Amino acid sequence: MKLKKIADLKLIPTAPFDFDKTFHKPDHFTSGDNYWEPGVRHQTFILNGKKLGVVFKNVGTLEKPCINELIHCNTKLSHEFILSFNEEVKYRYNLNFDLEPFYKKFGAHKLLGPAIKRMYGMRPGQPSSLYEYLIIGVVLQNTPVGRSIQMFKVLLEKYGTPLEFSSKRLWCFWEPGRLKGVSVDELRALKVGYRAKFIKKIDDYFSKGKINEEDLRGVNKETQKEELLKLYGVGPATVWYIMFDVFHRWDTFDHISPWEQKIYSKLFFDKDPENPVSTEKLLRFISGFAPHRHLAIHYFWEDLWWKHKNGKVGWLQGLIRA
DNA sequence: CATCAGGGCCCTG
DNA sequence: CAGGGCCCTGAT
Repeated sequence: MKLKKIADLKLIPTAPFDFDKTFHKPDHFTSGDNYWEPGVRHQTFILNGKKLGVVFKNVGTLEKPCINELIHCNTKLSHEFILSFNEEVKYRYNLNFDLEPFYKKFGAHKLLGPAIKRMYGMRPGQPSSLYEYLIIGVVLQNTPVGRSIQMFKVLLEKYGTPLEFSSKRLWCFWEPGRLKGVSVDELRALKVGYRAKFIKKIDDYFSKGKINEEDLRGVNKETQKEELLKLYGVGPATVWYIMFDVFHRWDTFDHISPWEQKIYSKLFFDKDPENPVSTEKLLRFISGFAPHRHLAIHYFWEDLWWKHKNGKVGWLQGLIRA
């Protein structure tokens, strides 16, 4: 599907703002739906049935941030639609985030301070809706990353739509309900294994209106967790990702998965990943970052992955199994 | 060749 | 609450 440029806009994030560290997270595995190079992010979106190809360009500085946003579509878009899309972009990438209280409290912290310095101006951010994130969460489960990438790619290319815009060809996610006529066996044939049932049920749950992202954003964190755990195939690890990335619970941190346990052990206690510190002890340590627990971990984590991307973290390689 | 664990979760006892 | 089973793959 070929798209044409519909809108050329400016977005002004709060300062300080680091474009690349916000729009590119080296540990996020999704591919095929986005393209990043320094200063530019291409990203597909689907919102209210409109398939969009969006280019974000950095045209500002750390202290005077400005983003040029080019929206491409194959139909006209109303003014109201563009406004609501922009609200969604601001939400998903936290463009109005106030980093000041966090920096003030932890800028001089022995371990976190240096990470904050290196990642100065980064905020949490990711492009997916709750439905999309759940599908991503499911393909992440119990498998090496390489296979997650493979499963995601196959799903996207089977049920998504390729969009051509700004001389790129990127896949756009499908909408909830798309899998209504698709059988579990058909999904299994895509080699997603036992996750086929999870994916099918999640799609079904959404298309029946049993869960609504907008409503869930407005309720307390206990209810959010409860509602997520009702979904077949969603457990504590998947909920942990979603509470932060989708519901922006910056302080919620009550679960550590085994592979993360190894990494935190090395990072915080310089312990051999094969002989890791107990999760209880790690959680106690992390609670020292209240009221910004997960945000603090995000800073450590992304700092580590950016270093790794630049080839400076040997011990991490063995733990990733890409 | 066989075996095993990997960025979990469900179900059973 | 502990532990087995689950899809598939690549490493050993």
